[in-house]
Amino acid sequence: MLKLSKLTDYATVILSYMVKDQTDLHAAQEISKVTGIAQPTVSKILKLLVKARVLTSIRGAKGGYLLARAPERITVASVINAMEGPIALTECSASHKDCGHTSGCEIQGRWELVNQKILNTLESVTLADMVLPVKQPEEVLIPISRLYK
Amino acid sequence: MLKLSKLTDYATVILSYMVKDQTDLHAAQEISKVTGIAQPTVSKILKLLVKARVLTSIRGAKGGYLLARAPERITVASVINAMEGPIALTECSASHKDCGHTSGCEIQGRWELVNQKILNTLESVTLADMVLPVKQPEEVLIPISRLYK
DNA sequence: TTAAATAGGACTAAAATAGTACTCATTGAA
DNA sequence: TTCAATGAGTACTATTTTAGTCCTATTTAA
Repeated sequence: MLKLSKLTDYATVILSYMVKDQTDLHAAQEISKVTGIAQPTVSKILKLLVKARVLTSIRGAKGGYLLARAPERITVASVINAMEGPIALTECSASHKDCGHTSGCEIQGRWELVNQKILNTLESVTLADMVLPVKQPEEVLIPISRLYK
Repeated sequence: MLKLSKLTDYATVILSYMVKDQTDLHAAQEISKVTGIAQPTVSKILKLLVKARVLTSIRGAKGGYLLARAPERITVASVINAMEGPIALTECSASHKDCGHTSGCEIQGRWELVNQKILNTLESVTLADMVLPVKQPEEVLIPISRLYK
């Protein structure tokens, strides 16, 4: 199904909430209450996002989390990367170590092509795009020729 | 990691072999020998591909499998779809039933946008592209601006 | 010093995936 | 007409991945 993990989905929910008041510091507990995601899970996600420098954290009492930069500069790719590791469709794309497909691996280079295209797509969409309230019509148009493929 | 399942990867290995002699009928056992993938697994994959009309099967002695159409007309999207079901990044994209993110679901519509873009990408690449022996240089170029995002 | 936070890691449970096995249906050829 | 080769369909088991929780340490404001 080529799907994102639940945690990545949660991450966007959390981030979109944080976009709304970017200047405020948000504690994990507060975010948990607002989003309805269990607090330990929220913490786990926030920690991963800090590690990937999508968020900045402030420790100690009255501490919390902040966006590390403007929403326009946080790509969907970086969020997915933070939660799930490198974006790679196949094992071979991620690393060539212990690649056992002796006879099949000729084709593997080709996944790189698809992988790169998807990566470009994910890097072209930012958090700011994700929270826009209205869809831009042109974005969802599909070339009619696709329907006959 | 946004990855494809192993079976999908195997499927492309199998299909790329079949592209090489498209007119020949290939038995599951033969394919297993050539690719090194265990025979029951090969059968499982072939059955799924037939069900999705990517392959055509001929039953009985001297039976086997054939590509259902020219490699140019078999998209990567259709292969992924055959192996993993509908391409949808989030549960919500796949179906809106039992969507529990009451407060978070405003953002969910936005995944549709990303999802559609990825779908377009996967539909623009065919099996024929996957087996091309040489990389087209322009395909792997990245706009330099990406590096500073 | 204490309370409220984050950091980091370990652990458990649940879900998805991979892989196997078994039985039935079809077909070509002896 | 029977047998052997082959695909169809389904159910099951094992493995791996993911989700979710918990515990302990560290930091900092009051």
